[in-house]
Formats: sequence, C-alpha cells, structure tokens
Amino acid sequence: MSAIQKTSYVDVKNAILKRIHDTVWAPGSLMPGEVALSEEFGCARATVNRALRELASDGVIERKRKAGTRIKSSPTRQAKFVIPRIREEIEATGFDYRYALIERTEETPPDWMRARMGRKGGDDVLHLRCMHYAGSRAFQYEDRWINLASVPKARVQAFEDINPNEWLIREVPFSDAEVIFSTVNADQMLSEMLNVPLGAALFTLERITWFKAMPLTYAKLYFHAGYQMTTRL
Amino acid sequence: MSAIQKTSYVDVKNAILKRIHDTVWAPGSLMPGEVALSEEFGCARATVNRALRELASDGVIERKRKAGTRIKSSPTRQAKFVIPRIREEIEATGFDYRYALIERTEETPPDWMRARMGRKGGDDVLHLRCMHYAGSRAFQYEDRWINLASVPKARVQAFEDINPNEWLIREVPFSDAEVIFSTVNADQMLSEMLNVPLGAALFTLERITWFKAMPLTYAKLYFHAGYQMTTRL
DNA sequence: TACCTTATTATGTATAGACATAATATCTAT
DNA sequence: ATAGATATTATGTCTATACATAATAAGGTA
Repeated sequence: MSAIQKTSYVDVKNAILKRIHDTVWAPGSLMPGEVALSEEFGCARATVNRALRELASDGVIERKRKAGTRIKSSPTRQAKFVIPRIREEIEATGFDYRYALIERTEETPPDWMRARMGRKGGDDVLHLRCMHYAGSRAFQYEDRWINLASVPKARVQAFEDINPNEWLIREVPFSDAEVIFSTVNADQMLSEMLNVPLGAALFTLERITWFKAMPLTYAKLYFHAGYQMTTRL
Repeated sequence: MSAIQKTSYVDVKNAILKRIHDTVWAPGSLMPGEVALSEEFGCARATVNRALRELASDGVIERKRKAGTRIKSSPTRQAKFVIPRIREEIEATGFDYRYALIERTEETPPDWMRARMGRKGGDDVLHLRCMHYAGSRAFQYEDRWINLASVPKARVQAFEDINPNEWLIREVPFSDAEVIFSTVNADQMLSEMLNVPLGAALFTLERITWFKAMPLTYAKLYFHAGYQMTTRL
C-alpha cells in the first residue's frame, strides 16, 4: 500500500532536536558531520544540510566551515516580532486610522541624536512631531527626524496628508535598521498628547534606519498606555 | 583569471527585492513563476526556489502552490529579538549573576491565570517569586507559575539554588510559547524589590509555554528601570 | 621557535532531473 | 445550472554530483 517514505528534512530536524534535548549530543559539543548524518538517516547530504541550516537559523546549533557543527550551549531562543504599519494595526481592530502633523521644522541635529545615528549626522535634519489616532482615541505619538543630506526629497514634502513612515517606505530604500524597545514615564507633553495620567508607563519603540552606513531617519514612537506586543515561537 | 560567476541565490534575492521596491512588480500582484525566473536569471530552479523561500520567510512575498507567488501588499517587517537567558545576559556585562528565591507556594491558579493558560489549568500550580541580581543591583523580579499536572517533577524541586527558567529548560521540553512585551508602573512591592521609585515605568515580559496544548508554565518578568531590548533587521 | 606555505576537511552553494502535493481550472454527467 | 471527477500547474522537496570557500592542521624553512 504505502510506498517507502523518503526521509524529509523535517524528519531530520526533529530527530536532531530530540537528540539534543535527550543530551545524546551534549551542549557545546561537536555533532557528526553532514556526510555521516546523511548516511545514518539514509538520505542525501542536501537534505541534512537544509535541516541543519534551519536549525542554525533557529539558534539551536552553530556551524563553521571546517570546524563542524556544534550544539549551542545556550540555545538563544529568539522571538520574531512583526512590526506592523500603524495604519494596518489600527484598521485591523476595526477603528478608523487618523494621522495629524503637529510640527514640522528644519533643525541641526541635537548631540544625542548625532551620537545615535553615527558621525554622518552633521547636516540638517527635518524634525516632525505627529500623532496617530485609532478612531477618537490617541494611539501613538511619533517623534521623527529625517536626515536631509540622505533624503533631500523630504524637504519639499509637507507630511500633512501622509505619515512619515508610509512616505519613507514608498520613497526611500534602506539596507539596515535597528529597533529598540523600552519604556518611559509619561511627561507633561506625552500625558496631554496620549491622554494618559502624568507618569503613566508607556511602551516606546525607537528605530534607526540606514542605507549602506548612511543614516536616513530616526524615529521614537510612544504608544498609548496598555499597549503590548505579542508573538509566538 | 576570473571564471564566469554563477548567479547565486543571494543575487536573485537582491534582484527581486530591487524590483519590488521599484514597483516593477506591484504590491499584491503575481510575480513570474520559478521556471520563468530561473530562465531569466540563467540559473537552476532550485536557486530561484531558495531565494523565494527566504523572501517568503522574511515576509516580503507570499507563496501558494499552484496559485503562484505574489508580492505582499503590506510587507510585514519583522524583527528577531533574542530572548537571552538572564544569567548570560548579566554575565555578558561583566557582573556576577545572583539568584534568590523569595517565596514558594502551591496554590490553585487564580482565574486570570487560568484564562491565560487555557482550560487545562484546573490543577494545582507551583507559585514561585524570585529575584535576579547583577552584582549588587536588582535586575529582574520574576513571578512564575508552574503547572504541576504537566510538570510533576517541580513539586520536589526546591528552586533555592537554581532558577526556574534554567531548571525548566533542562528538564521539560516545550513545543510552543507565547511572548508578550508590555509595561507597568512599579507598585509598592516592585519598587522595593527593584529599588526604583514608586510608579517607575518598568519593562515586562510575559511568557506562556505549552507542550502540545498542555500548558506548562507562565512567567511574568519585571525588569529594572531603564532596561531595553535591541535588535537589528 | 616563529612564520609561512600547503594540504585537508566540513560546510556552503549550484545544477539537472525527478516526483509529490495542493490548489485551481476544466470537463462531464446528471 | 450544478456537483463531482479529472487534468493542469506552480510550488515543495529529494537526489546525486560538482565545485567553492573558510578554517584548521600539517609540514617545511629561516
């Protein structure tokens, strides 16, 4: 009835995960090479390779050419967080998304920002302060700086009808980004903007974006009180 | 001197990303199939396949058998956060890691917890309250519940010399986990434990872990003031 | 001993060909 | 027209083979 089942890369993955958990292969130790494993499991080396490649990207093992593959002594469990576009995040909950520009100025970047973005931040930056609403409720306050040396087109953009993020995604490609989650107590300005008590704990997301070592933009997003980010692993 | 360079899956990836950004292929639209692309790029279908597979796992495109591959209309940028083991996180900064158990009780789970962990939470749980220190500084307060129905071994474990996380990782395999980042204002207890002012904004990480629909453990971790999580994409 | 050159080796990637599978499109009998 | 069987098709995966590359080990020379 059933033909012989070929061993899939998923099977190999599971078999290896089981051995790691049963400490057949101890943490930190070297495990057999791809050729040995492919013989043992009765499959092609490419199959083992894919299994190991995925395990490595999952953070379970570490691979080095010639040196071989070893079990990570501290399996760095990693969580993938989807950073949603705010319009979709809000519209997904059934509310209308509304955006408002509060202030738009051209400045020379403050020192702390220059430090964050690297030495290339010597030029003028466009500073935008804006709000994002879900229906009638304040959802997020955004503090945005755009490097005018690397994004000159921003100088002639009003940002009154489109939010900086959507505009940037459409207009400017980026190569690297850094994301920082942290918290802050609401100060006077934030408490008024987000309609929360003074001192409320707010979730913040900072994002710095580069294109090949050239800083493009820095944003700090302050979420409404009670905001949370969820993921499964 | 230099032989003809074969087109790598990285090249294909980049070429496709460029086209998506230049809206050669509009968001939501169908892009050419693997065979067509492999002919165009002059490489094997497997090469294109790997490029597309990775782009899909990066959240740039969506693939379905027979239906084809289409550009995601909202490219869900995702950030991979490494959730470090606290001992390593602390020792990496040069401080000594110290752990202290504050309280260990067996309880019936409160309603809010039962709701979080699913219906299987009807049994007894082990409730642990503990602290993690970096040198002499309070680093993290941990509120941990362990489902004794699914982890009976925990009943005979004192948790005085080993922290719950390290013990669980070693003893209990899990299949699924949910992670939630949020914030909270320090209450009286937290302000004393973490040595922060009353009301300070604290970063919190909740984690629920299952093994095949069976809830194993729920933990809520409260970090010291100023804690932040960083990642690059 | 210190330093440079040269194997050696495990992983990394590319390829052509084959079959599997899921989802859609088409055809057929009622 | 409609429900069910059948064909078609794009992706998904496995195989065997080949060559590339990085890192280590081994060997030889000053």
